[in-house]
Amino acid sequence: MGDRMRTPEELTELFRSTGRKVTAQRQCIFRVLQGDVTHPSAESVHALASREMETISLKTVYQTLYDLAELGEIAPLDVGTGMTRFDPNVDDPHHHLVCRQCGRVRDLVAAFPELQIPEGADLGYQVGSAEIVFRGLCPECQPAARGRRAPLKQAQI
Amino acid sequence: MGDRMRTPEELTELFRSTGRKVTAQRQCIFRVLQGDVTHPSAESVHALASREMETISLKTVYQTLYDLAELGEIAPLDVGTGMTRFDPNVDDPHHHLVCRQCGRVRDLVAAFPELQIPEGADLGYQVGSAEIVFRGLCPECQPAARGRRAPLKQAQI
DNA sequence: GCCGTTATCTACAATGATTGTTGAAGAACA
DNA sequence: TGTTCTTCAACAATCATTGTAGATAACGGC
Repeated sequence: MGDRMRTPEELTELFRSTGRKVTAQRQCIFRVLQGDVTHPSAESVHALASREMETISLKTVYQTLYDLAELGEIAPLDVGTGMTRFDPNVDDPHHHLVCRQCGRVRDLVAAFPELQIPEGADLGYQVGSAEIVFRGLCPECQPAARGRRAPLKQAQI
Repeated sequence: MGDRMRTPEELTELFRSTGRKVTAQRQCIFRVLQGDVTHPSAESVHALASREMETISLKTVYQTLYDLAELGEIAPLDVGTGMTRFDPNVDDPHHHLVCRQCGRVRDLVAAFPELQIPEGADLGYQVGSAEIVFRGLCPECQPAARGRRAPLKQAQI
């Protein structure tokens, strides 16, 4: 299903119908986000948007990203890379793969219903959700050994 | 086992044996960390240390925390609360419980060996580890209803 | 105990990501 | 087209964190 974001046209409609104004800057940002699967930071959205609109300000990008987040179209995400990433996939329940080397973030679309907290280990917390960050090396950052598919040692999780 | 940190005496010994000097500031920080299970930030370690040593600087706290991290005595941790937390438990494999409301962080000591990534979902990443952040309400932040133990709806993970 | 070497200290300035402010410019709608 | 209300760009400000520098203190040898 919601593999990718809504189209710029749908977002335009959504913005208007929620009393937000649709500007050239915003449409440019919609276009940039469209089809992006890299979980970009505000900074990198700004870099891409700047290629089309020289003068677009970083503040505008932040503003629009948080508008989209408010509307539930993207989700801010902190995976410990020093800046907030924005995840355009809000429909599928999923977790994240983060490259230790280059910081690349990808979705890992899978549910883990078997993830039960052992009796008494929850310390009284009323747990509502869990986010799993899998860390490793993305295909681009892996050493030359091409044949290998599995890690040398089973990860201890 | 390693439920809590080494004692200030042990850390003093460790610092000396690795060529680091042991100052009153550092011993003060060792004492503050001792027995702390709240995963404090540098800021809060500094606040506590300041009660004993008026003039201790935040820089010194950061410095010492990262020295301890280098020695493997504590682990820096980013759970999305805006600042780095420090986890004194580096021996038990464990994950984290984070309170949505107050940000309190506690250890959830459990391994999840059954957490297998479905075939093909890893997008070619060579996964080495996984960190799970369970989010919910800590006992102090839970609404009055005392009897209730489980969330109303099973969390979708 | 005293000295010299060398690490560490505090104070302060700088960074990087993000947010606040303000007057000017633009979108929506009559 | 004019009016109104939002959003814009260009700042300045914030927050956590890191860099710099000269003063100070710890440690090992005398």
